[in-house]
Amino acid sequence: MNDSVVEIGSRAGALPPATARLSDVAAHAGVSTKTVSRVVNNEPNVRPQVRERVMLSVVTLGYRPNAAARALVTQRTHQIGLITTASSLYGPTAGLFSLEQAAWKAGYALTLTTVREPSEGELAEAIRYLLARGVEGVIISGATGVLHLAPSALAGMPVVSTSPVSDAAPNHVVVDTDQSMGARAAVRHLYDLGHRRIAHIAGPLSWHAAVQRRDGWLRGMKDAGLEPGPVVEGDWSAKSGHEAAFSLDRAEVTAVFVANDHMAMGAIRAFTEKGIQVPGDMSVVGFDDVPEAAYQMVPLTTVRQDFVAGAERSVRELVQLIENQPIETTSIYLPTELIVRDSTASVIALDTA
Amino acid sequence: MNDSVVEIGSRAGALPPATARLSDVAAHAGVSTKTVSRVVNNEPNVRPQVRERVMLSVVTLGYRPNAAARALVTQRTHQIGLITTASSLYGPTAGLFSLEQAAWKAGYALTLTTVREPSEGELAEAIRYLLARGVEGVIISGATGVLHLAPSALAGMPVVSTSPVSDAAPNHVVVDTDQSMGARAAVRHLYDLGHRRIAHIAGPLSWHAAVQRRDGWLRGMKDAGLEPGPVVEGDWSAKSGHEAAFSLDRAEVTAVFVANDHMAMGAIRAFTEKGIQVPGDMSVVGFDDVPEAAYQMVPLTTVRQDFVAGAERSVRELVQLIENQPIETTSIYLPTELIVRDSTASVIALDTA
DNA sequence: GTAAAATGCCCTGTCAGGCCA
DNA sequence: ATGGCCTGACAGGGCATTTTA
Repeated sequence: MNDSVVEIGSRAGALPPATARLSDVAAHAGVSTKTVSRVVNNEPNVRPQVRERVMLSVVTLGYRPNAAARALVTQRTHQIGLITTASSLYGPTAGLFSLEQAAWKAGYALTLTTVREPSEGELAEAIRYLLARGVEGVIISGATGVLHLAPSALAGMPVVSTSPVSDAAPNHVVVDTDQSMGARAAVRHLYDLGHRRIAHIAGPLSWHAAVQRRDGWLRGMKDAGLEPGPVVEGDWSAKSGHEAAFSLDRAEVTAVFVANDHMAMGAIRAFTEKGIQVPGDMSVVGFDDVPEAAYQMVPLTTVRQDFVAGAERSVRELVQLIENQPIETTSIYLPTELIVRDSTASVIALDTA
Repeated sequence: MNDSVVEIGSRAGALPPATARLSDVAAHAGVSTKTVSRVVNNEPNVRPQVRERVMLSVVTLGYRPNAAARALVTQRTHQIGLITTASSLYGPTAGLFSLEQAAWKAGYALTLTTVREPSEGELAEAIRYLLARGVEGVIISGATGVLHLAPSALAGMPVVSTSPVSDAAPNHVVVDTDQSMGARAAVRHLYDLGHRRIAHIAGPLSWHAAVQRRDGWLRGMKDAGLEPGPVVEGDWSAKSGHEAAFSLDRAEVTAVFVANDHMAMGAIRAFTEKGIQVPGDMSVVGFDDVPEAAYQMVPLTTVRQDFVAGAERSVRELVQLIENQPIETTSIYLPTELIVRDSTASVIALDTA
């Protein structure tokens, strides 16, 4: 056993990974740590050959800067925190990966936090947790009614959220889908098909998005001069849509605007069970355009929202806030698109049936 | 404009929140920094009154320990990294939030990373990125065929994944659903209904899960003494299930085992378009049991997997690895459950039809 | 007085920036 | 123009010291 013996076996030498430090690289390259630092951080004033030599040492030793040490001295962590509700609903998750990728591109890492309910207490706890982790900004996504955030809890940290906050803080931008626009387009579409009695199956009204969609429906009805039909509240699940649809009477209603696709699926199933054909006897419009919406037994007419765009925009705004760049507006609403498929039909079809 | 002018407007005074440090608390409470440290970390040997006084100062000054400094000195970050494929497939996302909650409970934060494809290169990059962030372990989830991880890239870091790795590292545990068991149960169920010619719509075979399910189906067929029907490969999407089903001939096949629910939905839609009734003319079994599976027009018979349990187990194993506690096994396979609904029926029904 | 508990000093960990050679 | 040295960013560990029983 001497220095030149190569250890055999997978775990041999599995001591602490023995990460190389700046000083190790310096020693290896025969320069000062400062010079290595300059090379690593791409600063000027290093001769090309020296730079080359240092680079080589960096690779050889597998050096990577210690994030903690760097954060300590630069006072920057390049971490952003994401607070979201812990449910595998399509909406909240759809934008998640886009969020991460946008953050990565902008040079930030994403730390995830979940809350069961976006109550003031839970949010405050999540924020404290993220603050302790040193995040430089927070995105609050999915979920959430109007947020109640004690400004003190935020300690001035930038926030981007899909819902507005009660105490408007200066470092806050709202990025959301224009829910109201989507809902109104749905109503308009049904109106154009001749529907006059249009019900609504809402999401849980503790959610800002659910309220927005309901209000958009309400406003669409009013704009069309129609008396709003009944509203039934669900919880976003197919199951709740199924239950909600059972309480809707065919005699009173010819169409339903449903606040998301999964509830719409449940509703269509329920109508079928009751002997009501979709779209022959009843038109249904969903919201989200989940990937499988087009491939249902009755392909779903729905309102598409662009989660990817929303995620990218959120990160962009947050980074601007963090880096103190000027922002244009504090509320951004992204457009929706109505996707017409087979779950809606003209009332004519109904009267003939 | 001089120093004393207070800036007016939304961004005024958005200077660093001026977080209190340990020494500030110490000064405020009239003790040494070490004592404050003890109080903050709940260590013994501090008189109750002193502890109380320090706590008060902590609250008054809004002190929270600087994560970077703490990480630097303790050589612990309490961060774990998650590498997952960037797609909003149900599987990968379903366990995500459970993962975060389990990590939180164990005292770890979760940093998210996505790869487009689980290639060796992309994985290596993701790992370097996480390593640079100081994570203490990695969970590789969703996605992924057999992983090719250069052990050197890992630098001995603990890994838990849903897929096995090619170069088995000692610090590695596989936690996965017992895909094969699920597939065999599906075949068995179809067999018991009298089906003999059973096709398979597979997931993308670059995915380990897809291969496992196909192999399970294959083995189930063999065990039952049946000749395997055709296999068509999809990409997990409803769209691909729809396309795949079109290539299946009713004359050759009376049932299909589909590798996930969304493809199964697309397949059912396709059969319907071709005038093949489900389950009258064709039985379909899915996999996952997505929440809306029960509320399809044809409620889906499917194989349920417990993503929550998988997530919790993954975190548990990883933490054990990180904290150098003994682990029992290096491969853990969680059971599945066959959920029988309406998309499968006896072939008798078919023959009478 | 002694042992034990409580408290504090000093130094370390890693990297970047300022100053100086 | 380059490169070296020293310090600062913050919290925790080891041990020495003071207090208490």
